[in-house]
Amino acid sequence: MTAIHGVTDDLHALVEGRLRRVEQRYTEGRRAIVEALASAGHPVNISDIAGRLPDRPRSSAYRNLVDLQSAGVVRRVAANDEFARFELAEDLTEHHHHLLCTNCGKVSDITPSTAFERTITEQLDRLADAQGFQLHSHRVDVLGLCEACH
Amino acid sequence: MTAIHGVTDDLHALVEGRLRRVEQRYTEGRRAIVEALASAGHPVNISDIAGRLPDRPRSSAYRNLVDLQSAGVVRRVAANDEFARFELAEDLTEHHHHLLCTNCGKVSDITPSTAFERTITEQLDRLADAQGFQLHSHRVDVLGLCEACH
DNA sequence: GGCTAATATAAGAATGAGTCTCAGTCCAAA
DNA sequence: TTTGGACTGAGACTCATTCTTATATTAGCC
Repeated sequence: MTAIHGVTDDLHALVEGRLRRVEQRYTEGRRAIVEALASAGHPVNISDIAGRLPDRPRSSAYRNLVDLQSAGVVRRVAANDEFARFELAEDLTEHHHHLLCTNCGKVSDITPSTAFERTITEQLDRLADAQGFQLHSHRVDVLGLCEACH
Repeated sequence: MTAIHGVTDDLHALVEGRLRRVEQRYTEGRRAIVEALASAGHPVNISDIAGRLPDRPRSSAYRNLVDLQSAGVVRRVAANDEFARFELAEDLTEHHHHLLCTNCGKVSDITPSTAFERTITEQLDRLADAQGFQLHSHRVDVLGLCEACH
């Protein structure tokens, strides 16, 4: 995996493949959104995206985001406010969790150690099992104040 | 703490005290919402609340929820969909996390062991610190399918 | 009891994020 | 070069949530 943050040809090739798998094209608009998400390096809301792509209508951005989600390229992130955020799918970047600033709403990434992940996964497996819940994934959010807000 | 799930006089007394602290009254409408949240036993969205309180307008429910939040009685929970959920504040119930069904949207509670919480807190403290982030709290969500959906 | 000021309410209008529609454009394959 | 499906911009639309306003309730005081 060479594409972590920043836009590489590898990333675009991967995205194109995933879109093709569901018979979708990798158009300019979709490419622009993938680049916006990759260069942001953290989950962004629709205003951020619109700001980065001022010449593209929001309705197209929303539509593209939905398409990219169905293709497994983009993930919708629920923050602590009412606004949806979007980021590249974890298997295009890496497994991570989020810091949510309760003051300005900023969302940034944290990457936990594998030991931490192992502990968490085992424990959650057990808890979910006890309630007949079929676990697919988990998310961990840290709430507090980002560097700029304290 | 005697009020875990289910509506007790203790709970109402606590809520009344918190409202009084911010110069708000514990009216019938607010009491009805507290009872709805307590008897649900898991985070509910506004439709659930409206269903449980069919004679009260939604605008009042929303207003009451805001007031109860400022009084520290209610917490807003972000699920994985677009709809806000509400539950009683953790210090009126107990520290817990959530199972989110990605099919029907149902949110239920899980209570982790104290050992699990200690591990998580330590690890997150370290990660947040490394980014100059001031940690206040954390949340852990398990995504998957609830018993009814698989 | 009745008075008053502050607080709360119902009803519905307004707001705004997100979705849908539609008419037209682009693209790939034959 | 035609045809069908995918895609787009523009704007109307939906619906959760918030705001407004006029009325009702309450606590405290006489």
